[in-house]
Amino acid sequence: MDASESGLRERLVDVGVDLVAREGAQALTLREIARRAGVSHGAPRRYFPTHLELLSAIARRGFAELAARATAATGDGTAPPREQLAALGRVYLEFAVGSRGMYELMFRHDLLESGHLGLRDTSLPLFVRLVELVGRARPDADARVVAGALWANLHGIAQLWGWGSLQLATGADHFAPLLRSALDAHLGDGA
Amino acid sequence: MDASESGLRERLVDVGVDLVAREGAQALTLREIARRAGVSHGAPRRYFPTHLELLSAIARRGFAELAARATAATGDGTAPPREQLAALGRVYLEFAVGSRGMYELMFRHDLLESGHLGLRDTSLPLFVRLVELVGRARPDADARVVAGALWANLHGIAQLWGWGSLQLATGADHFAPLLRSALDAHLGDGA
DNA sequence: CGCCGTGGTGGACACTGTCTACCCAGACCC
DNA sequence: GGGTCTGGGTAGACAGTGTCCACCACGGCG
Repeated sequence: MDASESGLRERLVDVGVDLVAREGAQALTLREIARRAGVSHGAPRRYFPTHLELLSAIARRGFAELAARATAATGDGTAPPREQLAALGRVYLEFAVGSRGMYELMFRHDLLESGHLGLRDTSLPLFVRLVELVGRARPDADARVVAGALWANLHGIAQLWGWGSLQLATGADHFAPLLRSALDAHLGDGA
Repeated sequence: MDASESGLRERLVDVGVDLVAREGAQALTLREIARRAGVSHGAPRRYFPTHLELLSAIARRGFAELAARATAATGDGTAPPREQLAALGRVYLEFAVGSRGMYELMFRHDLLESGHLGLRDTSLPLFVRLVELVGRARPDADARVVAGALWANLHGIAQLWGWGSLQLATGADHFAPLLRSALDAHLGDGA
């Protein structure tokens, strides 16, 4: 393994990313991560003074991955804004559904040190791009408010879909109709 | 106290409701609830075999309260659907903001026994009413999908607003513009 | 009187996060 | 080279958690 040669700090985060994908957020025990990294339970403390900081480092990987997929999905940025927004929404929901554990961790603010750790640095730029696209798609409206409402809509769909409430309530078996409905609603249907 | 005369079961739920309102969801320790109810830490087990079931009973109080406020807000049901929906949205968000701890508990599915405990019995009827109102407000669309998207939007706003993300992202200091934007989006603006 | 079941006690157990005393290899300096 | 110092990891303690279980007090009944 190449990763085993690198520092323990990275290895702990690697283990955490793997563990959260495999068994969910509640499996991210400090001691379990240390165990799987092959060190004693006190070792992580040297790099992460508290459990929250380790979890935050793991979550940041998730934000980075999501941001990467988002930039990949919007291509060179020349597509019509409505298409880029649809791609963004799809990416967001697919991430939430596909990486359920990581997504849960990323938005479990009681598990994260939301303060100085730069989660904001990763998610705010994403929102800024959202505002910019919304502004081009709906020049009439307050882009920040519409973008905020749209983001909240995506987040809500992701969350409620994640634990099956929307399937149960609407009888749907895929989130695509909901996504389309939300996009149509906030951006105007059609073009 | 009148409640101290009733059974322990009710008293535990009372204490839990009080505690979650006062100190948030992470304070709902089984042992702490027992302590504040004046019984030993093993006592709750007679009525709630597991911690999750006690938390679920507490959360059900929240769902009941929310449902009560919702029916109160829609009045006799003769107002135009758009107004009733606006009232519902306001009630939902005010509940989420005003009873932050309870709201968090209600949607922390890892803390709840989402199965056979009838949370669905309290929240599904609410969704049914939502579908009915949306169907009258937008006869053209698939009411269940639109209602699902709208619910997700409310939920998302509540969640993101709850931990300050939307204030930070949009610069708003009240959720009313976001709510209006969401309602306009899903129901069509104007009437 | 004796029995028994309902409802609560309190002590284990395994596990958690945090804190702290220790320790050991390697660098560095005189 | 010998001594010292330090970064990085060990391991044991501590308080707190949820769960399980052995016990028991007490009221109603035969």
